[in-house]
Amino acid sequence: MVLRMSRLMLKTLRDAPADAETTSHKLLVRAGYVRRSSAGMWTWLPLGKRVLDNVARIVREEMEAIGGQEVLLPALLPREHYETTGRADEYGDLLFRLTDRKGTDYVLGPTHEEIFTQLVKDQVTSYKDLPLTLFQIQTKYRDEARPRSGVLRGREFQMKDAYSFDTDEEGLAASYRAHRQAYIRIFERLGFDFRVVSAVSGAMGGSASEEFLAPAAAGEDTFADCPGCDYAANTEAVTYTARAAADTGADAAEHGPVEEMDTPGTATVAQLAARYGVPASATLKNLLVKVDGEITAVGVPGDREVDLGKLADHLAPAAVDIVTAEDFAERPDLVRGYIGPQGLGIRYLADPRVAPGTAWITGANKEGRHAAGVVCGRDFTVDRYLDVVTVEAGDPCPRCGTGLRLDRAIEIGHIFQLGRKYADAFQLDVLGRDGKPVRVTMGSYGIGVSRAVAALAEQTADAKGLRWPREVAPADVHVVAAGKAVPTALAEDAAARLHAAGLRVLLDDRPGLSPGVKLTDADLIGVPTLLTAGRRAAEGLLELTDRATGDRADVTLDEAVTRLTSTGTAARS
RNA sequence: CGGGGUGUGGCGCAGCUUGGUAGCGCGUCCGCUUUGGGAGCGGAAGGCCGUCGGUUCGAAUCCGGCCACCCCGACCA
Repeated sequence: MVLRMSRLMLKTLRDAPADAETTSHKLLVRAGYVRRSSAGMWTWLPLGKRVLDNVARIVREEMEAIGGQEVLLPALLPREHYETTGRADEYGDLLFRLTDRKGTDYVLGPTHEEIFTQLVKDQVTSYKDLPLTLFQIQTKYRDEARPRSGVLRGREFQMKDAYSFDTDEEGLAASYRAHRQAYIRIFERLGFDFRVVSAVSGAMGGSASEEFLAPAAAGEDTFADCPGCDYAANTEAVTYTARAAADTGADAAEHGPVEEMDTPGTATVAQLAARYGVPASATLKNLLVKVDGEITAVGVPGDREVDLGKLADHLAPAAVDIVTAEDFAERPDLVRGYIGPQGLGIRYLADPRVAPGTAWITGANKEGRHAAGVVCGRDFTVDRYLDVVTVEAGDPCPRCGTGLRLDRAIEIGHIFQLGRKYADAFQLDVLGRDGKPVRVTMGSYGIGVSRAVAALAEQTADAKGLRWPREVAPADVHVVAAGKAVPTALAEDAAARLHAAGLRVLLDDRPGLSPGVKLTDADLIGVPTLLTAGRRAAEGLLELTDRATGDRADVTLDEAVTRLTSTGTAARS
């Protein structure tokens, strides 16, 4: 049917709410697509619901195209499922927890690996039933410490989550590839500018993992992009190879002896570099951490920051904590601000840049003293090299060596080869060809459906408002009655004809509003094509405007119908 | 969780310093006029000023507690 704005629950706002920061947040609220209900919880208004449904429809179509079967699981789940895999603790405060009248503990599902694993365990018993891909489009709950940017990061959100089940690695790899291709088709159809990048799997567990990122200034992720080749990765996943370190060609024999000197009041890298008149990169910074309670030093060049997330990933499942003042009090041999690796009686981890043969200015392990010419391999040894440094723009690409670029992006999809983490936790086996049980191997594949709406808004909006790609727009054409009787009659005719031709029509038939108001609202709402009946309505002419490009043309109604139905959008209802 | 900030009609804001019972713009409703880029005139509705307590003859305003929300960071997919 024709969506009549005279009947539509829609109130556009001239001013964005004061707390809105990002483009998508401001525009989606101003244009009447969403409305905040409480912190991180959003109401989808009629126009917004249409866009959300369009995104979900495209996701569903492409998932079905690779053989995915849609199901719907509860969002409210017994907590014990998440305790079996340890994720109740891993997620911690991120889980919404509640209790029923009998005292049973529940959670609102943040993601559903556990429950799908259980489902398949109940339903599938033979290798003949595999491979299998199940998916759902459902509301997820995560009690984010800080929801932000409107619908981009809510505490309740729509997500498509899919899970693949295979009997062997080749099958998992094939399922993963199929999803990867499906995701590319989905994001292309949605109209995204996106990149597929290497990622780390984090709390999900498993091995191979890639993220689908939509570059946008409002993005919360930083990813590294190589201008020299097609390498791209989440900054957490960028590796710094020893190959680059070896290029220093340093030789211990070229260095003189260690020279200590008094350097009172130089507990920071900046002070130390200034004292010696060298760049911070010539100093060696030694950070102390506790690895499962054992105090361990991590050495990195003074101009670098340790990425504790990377460190924790390398050392997992060991727990990594920052050392406290009490720890220093217990270990007088560790002199805060003056730590050096030479003669230090604790485990020493280091970034590959601290390569054998390189010389450093570092702490002398005595209050107020530093040492220069401390050579790696001669004066101290590294127990283990780990890539733990925060990536910076200009760092070498691990594939081709070109300086990396860093960009902001929104994560819109993430695919994982989980392997057997969840299958092991729930003993998910099927009978194999030989009659013996085979442990199933899984993949997990997510798309943030509601987030995709906001991310698209971020990428496509202009100063006037939203500009939806055709497939997700709330309508194919926005017909505006810009005037009194004659233009209104023509607009009504146009809406009826376009609707009969199979197009989704939004008709601005609101009485008494000036054309200026209607046209400004049309730009804000962002339907891809605008058809205005106004000045030249008496001649039977309408104005056809492309919202994205601004191109305009005066056309007759017949021409308008022809042009609009030839854009390939008429197939949908 | 650490730091900063804000709570006054649907939205944006003023009033608070110097206490006297709430105001502006947009929006909404009625009437008349107007109709190609957020129109004009006239009339009207709508707020126990986040909440609890204190000070005071009197609190939106001063004091204290609590709550909510937002921003930066930490965390997270």
